[in-house]
Amino acid sequence: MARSTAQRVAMALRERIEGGELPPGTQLSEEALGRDLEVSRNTLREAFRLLIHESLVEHLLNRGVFVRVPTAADVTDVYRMRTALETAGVRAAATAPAPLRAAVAASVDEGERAAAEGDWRQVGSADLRFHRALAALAGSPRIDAAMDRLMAELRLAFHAMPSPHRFHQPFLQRNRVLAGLLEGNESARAEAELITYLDDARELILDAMREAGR
Amino acid sequence: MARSTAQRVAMALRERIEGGELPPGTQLSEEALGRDLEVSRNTLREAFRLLIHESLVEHLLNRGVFVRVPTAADVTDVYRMRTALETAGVRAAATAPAPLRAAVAASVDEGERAAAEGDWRQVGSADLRFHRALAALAGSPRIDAAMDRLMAELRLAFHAMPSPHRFHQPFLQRNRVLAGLLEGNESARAEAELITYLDDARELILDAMREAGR
DNA sequence: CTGTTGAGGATTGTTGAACAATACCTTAGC
DNA sequence: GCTAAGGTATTGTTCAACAATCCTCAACAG
Repeated sequence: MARSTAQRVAMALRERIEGGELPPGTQLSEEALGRDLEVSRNTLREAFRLLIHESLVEHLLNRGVFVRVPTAADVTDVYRMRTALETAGVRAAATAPAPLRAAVAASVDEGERAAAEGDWRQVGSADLRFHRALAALAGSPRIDAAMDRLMAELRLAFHAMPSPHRFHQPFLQRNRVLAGLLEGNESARAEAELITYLDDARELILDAMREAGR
Repeated sequence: MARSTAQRVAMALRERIEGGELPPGTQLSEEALGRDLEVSRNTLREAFRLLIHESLVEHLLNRGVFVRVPTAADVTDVYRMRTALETAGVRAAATAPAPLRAAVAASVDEGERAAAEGDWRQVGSADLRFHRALAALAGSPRIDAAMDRLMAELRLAFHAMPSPHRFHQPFLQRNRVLAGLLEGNESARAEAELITYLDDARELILDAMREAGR
């Protein structure tokens, strides 16, 4: 038992949330889940704290915890912070260790390979990995952790979209372009491209959310 | 009772930690603190989760929670992330709402006023407020929250310094310069100055930590 | 019909005690 | 001095109970 019970419970809930089994807005009842997962209410509450930290769920006093429902304002703000962290990575690209630079290129390859095979789920996760790799160029554990949380929030927002795969496809090519600029040490151009890239992506998501009636 | 018991307990502990009553490295015993604050162990543990989220304390499995002891690597990393967030604010300065821009100027004034009165504690907190105001120019709640956590961590690091006030003084003037550049909409120069500013500050802290033998 | 008020029931918040699991300290042996 | 075994203190988890709060829904007034 390397992990605590609370951590295992949190992991189980995380899978159910990201798998869509517990869609945004669902209340996580202490009694029902406790019975289901065979843990006490106290332990379950400890697990909730872990998920709150990842902003997968939110806690309303005396009302309980709910799977978060990202609003348009949330998406806008996530992209603001993403832009700050990813540009920080891009700026550090020239002096970043080779393995970190290689990770960027690798995620682009993976995305293209997955697209060729028609595995759109993989395309999406490769895209997230690409952006995480960009921010990771900064070489900062705290930036990495913050990116992880932002990506988790974004995955929640994707639940509100009709076809997430159609969303990722047009960005495959732009990922390739960005990676090329970084390999050529054209940091300034890469940064400018990244900013318009993220602006475009944000608008696409917001459009989709409006269409889905949120 | 607008806040939950756990939140009130967390607040009490936060004060004790930032006030130096519970210095870095101190173990927070569940039994002793529970008796002291007159809450049950379960509630105390919930309070711990809140402080863990603020990275004021850390939790080691089966060993308990301890007031965090920032290492040199922590300080370096905090400054990496600060740089990312504060430069994001500076870049958005030109288009930021007037109240946010006013907050920057106000914090510089406060720092100078406090210095004139010899209130070095106030100088320090005005300095932190200045940097928080810089990041806040980005207009992002998530960036604001992240900055709050970074500043809290930094306050912990200051505990290891002999005289924090001597540290803040030389930066009063540079704050004024930075604020001036922002008011003149010279974002690029402000950004460059901010980066060297943060590099210098980081080195001063690291030097102090080495001297204090950590 | 709209809006307000007030039980009643359900859920969360908190407590205290108990036991299990783990880490730390002490002692015994070599 | 070092390693191994055992005892003790602390944390991890469970359980049952009660208090506090919110939500529902019906009754009622305007």
